[in-house]
Parts: sequence; structure tokens; C-alpha cells
Amino acid sequence: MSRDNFVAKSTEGRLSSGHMADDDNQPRRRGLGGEKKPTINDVARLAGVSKKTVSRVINQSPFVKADTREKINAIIAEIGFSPDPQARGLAFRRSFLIGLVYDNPNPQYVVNMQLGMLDAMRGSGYELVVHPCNRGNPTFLTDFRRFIERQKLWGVVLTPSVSEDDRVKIILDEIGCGYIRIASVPVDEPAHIIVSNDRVGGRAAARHLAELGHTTIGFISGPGTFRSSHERRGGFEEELKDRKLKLTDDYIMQGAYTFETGISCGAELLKRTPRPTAIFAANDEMAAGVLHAIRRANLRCPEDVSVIGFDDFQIASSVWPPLTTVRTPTREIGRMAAEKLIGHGGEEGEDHSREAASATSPALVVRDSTGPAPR
Amino acid sequence: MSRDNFVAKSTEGRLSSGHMADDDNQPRRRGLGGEKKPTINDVARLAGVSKKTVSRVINQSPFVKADTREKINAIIAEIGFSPDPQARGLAFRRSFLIGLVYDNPNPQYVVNMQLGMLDAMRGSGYELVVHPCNRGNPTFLTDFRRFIERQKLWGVVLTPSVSEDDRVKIILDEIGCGYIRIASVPVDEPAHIIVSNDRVGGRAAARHLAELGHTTIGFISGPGTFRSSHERRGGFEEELKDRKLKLTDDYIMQGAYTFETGISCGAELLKRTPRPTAIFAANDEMAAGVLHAIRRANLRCPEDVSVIGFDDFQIASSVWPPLTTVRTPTREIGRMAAEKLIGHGGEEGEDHSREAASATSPALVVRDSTGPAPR
DNA sequence: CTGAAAGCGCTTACAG
DNA sequence: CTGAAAGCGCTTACAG
Repeated sequence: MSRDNFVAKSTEGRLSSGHMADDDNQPRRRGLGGEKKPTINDVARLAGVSKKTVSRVINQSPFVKADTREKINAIIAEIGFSPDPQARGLAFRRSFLIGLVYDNPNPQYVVNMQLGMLDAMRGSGYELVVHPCNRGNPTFLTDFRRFIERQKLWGVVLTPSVSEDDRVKIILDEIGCGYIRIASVPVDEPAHIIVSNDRVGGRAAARHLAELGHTTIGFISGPGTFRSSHERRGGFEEELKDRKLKLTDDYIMQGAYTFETGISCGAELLKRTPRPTAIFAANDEMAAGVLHAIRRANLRCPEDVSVIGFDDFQIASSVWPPLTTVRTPTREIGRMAAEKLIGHGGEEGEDHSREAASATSPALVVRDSTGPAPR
Repeated sequence: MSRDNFVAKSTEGRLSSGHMADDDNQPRRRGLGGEKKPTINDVARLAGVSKKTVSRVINQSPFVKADTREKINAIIAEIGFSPDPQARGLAFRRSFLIGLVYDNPNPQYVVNMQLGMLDAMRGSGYELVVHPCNRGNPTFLTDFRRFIERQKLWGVVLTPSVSEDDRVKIILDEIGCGYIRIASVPVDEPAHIIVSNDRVGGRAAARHLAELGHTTIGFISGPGTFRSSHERRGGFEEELKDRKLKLTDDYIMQGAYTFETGISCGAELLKRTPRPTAIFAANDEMAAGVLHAIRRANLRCPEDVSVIGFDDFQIASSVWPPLTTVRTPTREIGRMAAEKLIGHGGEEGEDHSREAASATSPALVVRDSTGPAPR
């Protein structure tokens, strides 16, 4: 019987890891080879203490005499001991893995978020496990719960729009897994959230266009499933209203945060009479699409139509003309989220209620796609 | 003494996980809460067999009677048992984590690679741990070794350019960790590599330009530290040569795979006399930069100058005009790599020498940035 | 084909 | 401030 044959026989999808092991004349699979690494027992023996005391040092318990601690730390450094995360995790009933659960398809958003989290995790002993998901999938919640329970994650960071799903929060609370939700508004207690304040960014976009003298302005919103869509639009409209400008329904299009919807919604807006002299697209992808629509209509940006985006991802500076946009500090947000999780990985019985809410603010970045309103 | 105080006292960066735990009147940190999950013991008891037999079923050993297996599987399904990866990992001396180690800064490349790996890992019980790195860092090799040893990874996927570093291979072999290297040429045994054949893509770009009648052609290469730079250029030059066209030194610029170097190298090439009627930039970022240089020089693309990129990332279709480019199936490559790793996670004592090399081929995607050579 | 014992490397619960 | 015993949930090594 070949090795590969019975691997395929599995009936239990959840369990079929595709590997095998048994006794009785089978080829042995060994763990990582080489000389065996030192364990807590080696440290204890060398230091002449019990392993429990070494454990206390590892876990930074205050109940160790200073010189005992120093001696143990010296030995740890000398023999290059590093506690096994799996053994620790098994005893702790909790892994040293931090998850990133996302459904935002933008690669730059995802990578920036990962980099930010890793900034905070570097040297901490935690590792980052990525877990894209799809809320449209009927098994989404079941899969999510299985993932969290099975891996016994230390904590998880959720980004929009999955972060906006309260059913996910409920599962996390039930299981007792730490979590941080990234959102444009405070949808949870301060201890569980990082707020990106997209509304402020919407206002900044409106202010910029108003100051350039634009009065006939178009807007392309994101999909209704993202809270940020409403915030960006809300801020934009508020600021215009404060300045006695208004956005009429004809000049509002609903996009889907994609390049293609930017083209189609942009083309539509350019047909309005009077033609808008400025268009605010709720993200950079769509703003890049608007640039294409402008070109296809034989118009110029910014001479005929100003365009402003949101996010300041790389596409914003790669297109022509480079986009004026509103920058969201994604990497910074990722760092804050992981820090918060590591700081208190959802321990129960502690009081986080007084914890300050973590928040960031978007900021306007002016480039070449916006100019004075044509007369 | 406050809880947060002594956390900061850590002297051992490697060990300071920032958490604490001890007995003696400290608040208890508990593992994931809720009702306790069923273990292998529960299954064994319910099935009236030993846990070892259940273990055999989990690991798909052939040495279990069919009806015993079925009975156990039924109980597993009924009570929703799922083996604990940490306990399994501890006993196996090996985790069920697969690492992605990369230093390519392109977000889309990174995300596509992750998605591809996850395609292969879905439902397998393995999880994906991401690990960006910087070969320029003096502690790079030490950090890398520590990461692999400490996490006892099942395997790791390496992408260019870190995949091209033989010192990394040596470490992996020493430790006995499974690995797959992504590279543009076969730099390792078939069992350890996925080849992207960039040379073929370079040839396709040259063929396309030659067929459009271009004879004065410029080239912008990537950085010498990427093997793909040489392959893309090599293929391009070979094909031109086969067609009796040649690339003179004046018409070759060295870029760094960045948008900015695309602008500067493009601007330089446009100053040549005669002016090139076509430019092949070795990736999309640089090709997008060339478009900017063309516009700044008051030239048109493709009427005056054709441009062709490489990768077919999203930027290629977002710029104006949409770029003709050479598509690399990154996600597919990621999937193949993870499959290969899961299929045989570096077990020793097995014969992988006859294993077929895994390879993919890039393909030309024609859009609007290339046209007939101007007369 | 199956099982009892020992062990993976840590931490908890308890005692001093 | 420190330690001996038991346990986390699995697999290995051995025996039958």
C-alpha cells in the first residue's frame, strides 16, 4: 500500500491533515532535527533551582528574589534557552498566536495592517496568523468559531467590514478570546476598539474643495455594507452644509470601492448639467476610475474637473495626475491594535472599562488632481 | 505593585512576552472559557477503545480495522471533536504552522502569495504565519534561525529575493524544516522549488514589440539583487537577438522595481537619439513611472512610445493607458508551494529526488499601452 | 490490529 | 520567596 493512498481515504475533512504516522514498520517522521534545544529543565538544573522558579522568571513573576532571577537570566542567555511556545500554550490553554481576520480585498490595506501588527509584535514571542474571510459564505460564522476555538488564539484583530459584525463579537465573548475591532466609529467598548474617524476625513475633503471655490460637486460613495461609506459621506455632507453648499441627490452615485465602479459612476456624474467641477470618490480605487472617465470624456483633470480620493494607498501617487486624497494611517492602526491585544490579551476579571479609547485621524494630502474651480 | 510595572522590567527581550502569571494572590488568567471541548479521551471512552487507537484514526494510520475506524469517526463527528494542534504539535515536536518568509515589498505580490497558500491550506488544519524580513539587517540570519527553531514550523515558503539566499537553505536543512523556494530559475532540487520562468516572459515582451515593428527599444531592468531582473532582461535580449534586433547599452537603464525609478529611467531613455519607440520596464511599477515620464515629456503613449510592464498587478489596469504587461500567476504559485509542503512536509528518509519540478509560465496580456511603431 | 506506559515542555494548584 | 506533584492533550516507543 502506498503512502499516498490512504491519505486520500479520509472521511473527516476537519481532521485530515494529510499526514500520517504510525508505528509498525512505517517510515518515521521526526521532528525538527539537529542537536536538541535546551529546555526549562536544563536551565533549572544549571541554576540549581526548580523548574517552577525558572517558569516564574520566564513569566516575569515578581515573586522571585532579585539575585535568583539574575542568575537564571544569565544561564538562559548563556545556553540560548527559549521557551517552547507550544508547550507553554498547551499548559496555558491558549496559544501565542494573534490572528488577523479580514474581508477587505485591498492588498495594500491588508499588508499595511499586517506590518503594523508585526511592528508591535516584534520580539514579543507572538506570531501573526492571517485569516481572510467572506461574510457572504453561509458557513462563515461556523468556520470563524472553529478557527478561534481550535487555535486558541491569544487574540484577534478584526478589520472592516467583518469588524462591524456583532455576531462575531458575541462568539468572541463566548469563547473568551481577546479581540480588537477596527472601525470608523466606536462600535464597542474602548478596550475592544480602534477608531479611524473617517468622518473627519470626509470633512477635510469637503473643506479642501470648498476652499478651491467648487460649488457643483459630485460624490461617489462606497458600498452600504461598509460603515466607512456612511462616515465618509456623512462628514463630507456635513462640512458642505456648514459652508452653505449642498450635495443634491443627482450628484451622488453609489459605487463599490472598486476601480470599475469609479469609471462608471464617474462617467455618469460627468453627464450632469451643470457638470460637476469636482468629484470626491470615497476611496482611491474609485478616484483612479474617475480619472479614466474624465479622460474618456475628453476632459482634463484638474483643469475641468478636480478629483479627490481617500486612503492614500500607492495607486494615489501612481496615477496621472497624482491624486489629492485623505490619508488613513493603516499601519499605525495595526500597530495600536496589536499593542492593545498584547498589553492585555483579553484576560478576564480585569477592569478595562476605564481604558482610553484608541483613535487615529485621517489627514488631507494635496497633490495634483485638485485645482481651483473653473469659471 | 501594579500589574503593569513589572512587565516593563524584563531584561530578556526574547522571553518577554509581556504577560505574566503566578500564583499567590494574583488575578488568574484563564484559557479560553466556555464549556470544555471534548478531547481524545472522551472519544476513546465513548468508543470503548484506547486513545492510541483514536490517535491512529486521526492520523490516518492504515492499521485500524475498518469498523473500528468508522465507529470512531462517527463519534468524532457527533461530539464535534477536533484535535488540539498545540498538543499534537508538542508530541510531534513540530507545529502545524506554515510560514511565509518574504522581502518583496509589493503588497499585491504578498497578498496574492498568501491567498494562494491559503487556497491549498483550507481545511487542512495548518495555519499561515507571515514573516516579512530584511536581508540587509545584520541580525537577519540569526533572527530567521530563531524564528524557525522556536516555532518548529511544519514548513516555510520563501519568495524572491530571500528565496535566492543559499545561507537560508543551509539553515533550513540543518534544522530539518521543510521548505519551498520560489525562484525564476531552478536554484534547488525539484522537491524544494517552484519555478516562475521569468525568462519566458521577457521573450514574450520582446516578441510583442518586434511584431509591432519596433526597432529602437529601451529597457529598464530591476535591481541586480533579484534574480528575476537578470532573467527578464535575458529573455528579452535573447528574443530580440533571434530577430536580429539589438539592445545597445545606451538604451538600457538600471531601475529598482519602484515607481520612482520608472520615472527617472524613463525620462533618461526618452532623451536618447533616436528616441526609443518602445520601452520594456521589468515590472509594472516602473512601467507606470515610464507613463509619467512620457507625459512630462509631452509625448503620447502608445502613439509616440509604447510601454510594456511585467507582473500584471492591479496598477497595470488602473493607469492610463492600461498597460500591456506580462502576467505572473502569483496566487497559483503560492498554492502550488503550500500543496507541495503539505504533501510532504520535509519528512526525512523519503525519496523526493524523482519528484517533478513545479513550474509556471508567465503570459503576455495586451492592453492599450503598446501600438505599432511610429513611422 | 490494539493498548498501557511514558513523555513532549511547559504551567497550575497547592503547600510550605 | 520556592518547590514537588499533577496535568495540559496529544504521540512515541514498546509490547502483545
